[in-house]
Amino acid sequence: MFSFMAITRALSDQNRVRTLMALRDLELCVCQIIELLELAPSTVSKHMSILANARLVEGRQDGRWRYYRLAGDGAPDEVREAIAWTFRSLSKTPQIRQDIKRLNDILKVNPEVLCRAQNRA
Amino acid sequence: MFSFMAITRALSDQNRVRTLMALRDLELCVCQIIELLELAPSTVSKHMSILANARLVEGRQDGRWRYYRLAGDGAPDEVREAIAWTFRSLSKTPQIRQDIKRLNDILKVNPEVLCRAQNRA
DNA sequence: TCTACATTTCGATATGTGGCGAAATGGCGT
DNA sequence: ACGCCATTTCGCCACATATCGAAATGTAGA
Repeated sequence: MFSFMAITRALSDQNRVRTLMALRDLELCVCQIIELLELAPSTVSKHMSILANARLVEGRQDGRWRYYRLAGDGAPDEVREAIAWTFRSLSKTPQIRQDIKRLNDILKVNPEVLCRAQNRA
Repeated sequence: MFSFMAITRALSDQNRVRTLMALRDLELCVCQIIELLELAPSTVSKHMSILANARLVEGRQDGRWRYYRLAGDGAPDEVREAIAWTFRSLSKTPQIRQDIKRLNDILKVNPEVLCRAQNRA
């Protein structure tokens, strides 16, 4: 029950759900998620830790950057089903379509430049 | 997206999830849910309105009593999938097993007697 | 080892939420 | 019409949580 509640609580925030959806096809660096959500780095970091805690995403360190990706096949059934349900429910919504579109633009920018820009702001 | 978030927020409370699980096989009167959760009537009423708002349950008035049941086949896909996921994830957990057991005892008591007893407390 | 810098942790704040009791609502029997 | 009573609504309080900025952490390169 604990793990189930961790999942539902993780999914009960719109920004976390948007992040999950953005990770459908590829892994993302934290600074790219910051750019997508337009939130402070500390806020995004917290969101990611909540998603990771629920096992909905997995983190990977690559040098100074940390990448997050969707939970894989090794994840518990309840996690994989939650992700599948979320995608089936939201793939066609305006918000998510817009995010995917915006994400394409973000992906064109070199992550290094992206982070640099965030530090200045 | 709005309706999806309504569902995840509804599912992010343990007492609401327990209630949903209790409604698997039958409809329940509010006073029976009060008895199961051991919460104040006003609190349970709020919980039920949140579940109903997310369309996870449907209410039915029968005289002075109000019965709630799981959303039926007429419910949106995302709702039915949420319910299915919840049941697959939690049916075998200790908390839910215990609730079902306790519910059997509650069902033995006439609802009228149950409500009367709650008014005295 | 020192510096740069992406990310996380910490501390503070504002809003959201679960809980209760009291009062309001609404249906039924008299 | 009146009273009874199951449920809901309201007002309140305690606690959780989303958010930010500042400080800490840790990794890579010089």
